[in-house]
Amino acid sequence: MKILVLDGNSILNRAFYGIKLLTTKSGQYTNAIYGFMNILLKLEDAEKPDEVAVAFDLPAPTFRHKMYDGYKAKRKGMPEELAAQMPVLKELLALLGYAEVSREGFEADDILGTLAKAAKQRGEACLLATGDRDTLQLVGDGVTVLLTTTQMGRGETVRMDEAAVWEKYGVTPKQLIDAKGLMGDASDNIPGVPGVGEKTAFALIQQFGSLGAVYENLDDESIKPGVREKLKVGRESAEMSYALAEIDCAVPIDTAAGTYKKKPADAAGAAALLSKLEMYSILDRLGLDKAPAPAADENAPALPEVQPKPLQEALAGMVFLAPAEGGGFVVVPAGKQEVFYAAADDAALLALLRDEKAYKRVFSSKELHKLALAEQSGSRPAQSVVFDAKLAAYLLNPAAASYTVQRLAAEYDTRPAFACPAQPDAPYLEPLYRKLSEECAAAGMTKLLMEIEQPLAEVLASMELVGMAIDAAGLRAFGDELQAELQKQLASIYQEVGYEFNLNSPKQLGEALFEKMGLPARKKTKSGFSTDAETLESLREYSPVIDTILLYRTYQKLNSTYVEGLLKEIGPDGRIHSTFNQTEARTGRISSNEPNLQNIPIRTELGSRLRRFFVAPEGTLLADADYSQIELRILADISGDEAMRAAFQNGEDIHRATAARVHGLPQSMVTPQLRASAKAVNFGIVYGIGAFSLSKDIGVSVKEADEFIKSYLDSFPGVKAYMDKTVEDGKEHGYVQTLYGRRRPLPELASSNRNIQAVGRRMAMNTPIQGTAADIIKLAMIRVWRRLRAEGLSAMLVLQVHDELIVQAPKAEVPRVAAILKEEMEGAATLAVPLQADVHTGQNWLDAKG
DNA sequence: AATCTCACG
DNA sequence: ACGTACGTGAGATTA
Repeated sequence: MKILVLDGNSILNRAFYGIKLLTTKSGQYTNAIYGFMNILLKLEDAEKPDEVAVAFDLPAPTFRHKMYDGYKAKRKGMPEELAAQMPVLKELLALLGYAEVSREGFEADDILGTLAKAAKQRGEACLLATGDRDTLQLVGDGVTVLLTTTQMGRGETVRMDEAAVWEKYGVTPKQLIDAKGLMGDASDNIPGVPGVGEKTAFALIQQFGSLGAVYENLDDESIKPGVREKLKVGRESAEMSYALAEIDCAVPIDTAAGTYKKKPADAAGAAALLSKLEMYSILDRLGLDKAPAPAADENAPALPEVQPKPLQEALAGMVFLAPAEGGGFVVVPAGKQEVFYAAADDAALLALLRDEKAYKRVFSSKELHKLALAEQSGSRPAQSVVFDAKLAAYLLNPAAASYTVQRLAAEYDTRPAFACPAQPDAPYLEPLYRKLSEECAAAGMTKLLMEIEQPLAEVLASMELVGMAIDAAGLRAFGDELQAELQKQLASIYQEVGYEFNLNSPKQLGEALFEKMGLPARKKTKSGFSTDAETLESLREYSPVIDTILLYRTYQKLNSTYVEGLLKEIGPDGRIHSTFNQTEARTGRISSNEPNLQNIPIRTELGSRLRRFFVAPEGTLLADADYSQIELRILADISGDEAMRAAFQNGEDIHRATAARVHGLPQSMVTPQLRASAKAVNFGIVYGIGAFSLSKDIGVSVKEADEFIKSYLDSFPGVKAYMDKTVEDGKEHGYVQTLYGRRRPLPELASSNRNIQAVGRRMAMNTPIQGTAADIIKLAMIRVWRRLRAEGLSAMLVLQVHDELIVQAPKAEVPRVAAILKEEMEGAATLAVPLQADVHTGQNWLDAKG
């Protein structure tokens, strides 16, 4: 038999401080609960105990604090964000069948001591999990302490048995109490002997064996006179401290064998609570993920069970669709207790998609658009997709890690009218979609959904299908060049360093540079020396090898990520078909993956050569259009800053105009350096600026950077007012929004942690700008895509890179396509300042950048 | 699975 | 006293 006892308070505390603050949509803090559960599950998994008890402090009631909750909230050092998680954790533990143990007037570690003693007496093993080193005194005779630490969300457990304590402290576990009697413990208000610290205390206990023995041998000549005097004076305090430090192992609790066996969990209740807490990974681990949302009351009649049928006949009217279990799709007619199933290549499904009399509410329309568009039928099935629940869920909470019918059904407390064991999502579709639709309307985001996100899904589907043509042979040759160069660099680096190692390992590189070569280490990471480019730059003066290493890094990145990575993704049609994610970025941007085509190098000459291999096939050209300064133009609009507006309205160079205004110079007097730092400040402003980072960016002191920011904000008072207002709004509503009503919740603004709050403020300043830019380019994509179709052109939109659109067009269409791009992008929104898009064309992506 | 590094807007 | 700009995705190493 083996019992595991957790110090609930200690572990919850560690988890709270070790993991960044997390909240659910509704504002419930969850980081400590999350960390606690991770530790608990990990321990159970690793140790397989027969019994588990979770101990909590329970202070004796006093007249002053009649209610425990009142006391708890005020308890020193326990912030509100943590206190609020305690009762929820206890509820969760109870639902999962864990025994909670507490006793008025005793702390959790006393309970640990009591249960450890009982286990010892029975000759059974006992594991004590805590973050508190005081508990180490209990170690021995089958009692092991598992010290938990949570750093950066990552839990580690150190196993402390008698040998480990001996190795670490040089004393036995019991002697830790004696040592503490001497040295005290500030955090526990244990005084100890004034003037005796850790070093002296351990030395004395090691020499004499116990506190009593130290006092019996006070006259021993090995004790220095100064110490002897302090010991004499502090004798009473030492004895009292010993008593305080000793854990009480006689708490009146049930210690009989088998008392803390796990009870059966209330699976439905636990699943519901975990869903509410949005802890899907825990749900997963406990295997509760698939549990259907519970039928709320037991006495409700059992739901009728429905079997899925193959989709055959046409289904006019309102239908609900979603991806099916095991591929394909399920189709549920509105208001009916019927479920149909269709494989993705099923003709009946395509007929349904094409049928404009069937109004489709779907979950993730992009996949359906791809099916329909791939058919080349020329019809526009998209027009009858009236609602996409996944996109709605994303708009309502863009921070979710993923969107599935099951999770959303639990989160939005959806009640099905029937059950369908073979297709468990099916019964939830109709009620869930209705609920999401209502929530969207309530949040004022229906128009955003209907007029931007949903139409965009079809555009993205089309872009994924079309893909981008690649010159595979050219790319391969480029890779060969890189590899040859890499070989040379590697040889030269090994030569210089004096031995061979894995240069791709930051750890081994750090050892080589900072230990073997003895270069000064500047920055550290969690696990060792930092070797990032910035650090290496600063070391260039010490050795020529640094430059070679920097070059090696550049080449290695180009070769592995881009040459090899892209070659792997070329399809049989010679094109790369990236996936565009519409529900990933919290600001409303789209992202691209497998491969990511939104981060192809451009900033260096060598890197930009990669873009030459993104080509237009024979007879076609690429037209590349990018917005000029769209984020600053949006800032000029939403801040209403007169000076910034005027600069754009007059078609001025915004960075030059900024420098002139901030320094009180005519624009003709602005030097390239002044313009460059103004540009950096403009970027910083968009991101929510800090003096430290700006100073690094433009190479001035923090003080100068700070002054620069101040004079910037003086020069553009409208911008200053906007920054203040958006943060205020964010605090008041709990979210910020874009020009088109897209929302981003910002729980960070309510944090009691200054750093987290500062991050929240920057997000509040940046998100409306970045998000509005995302809205506008999405609109532009829809307009361009529709115009190309409407005008019967065969030109195809192939890529979006945040402020840039790329179209592949037959040569004959190029002039018209260029005009359409410019017109539709500039006309996508009407702001207080004009939008400007510049179009270039070329045989490949690099040339088309102009 | 987490960490480090680095590519883009 | 401390940490340090917003938003992404991917490859290699290490635990």
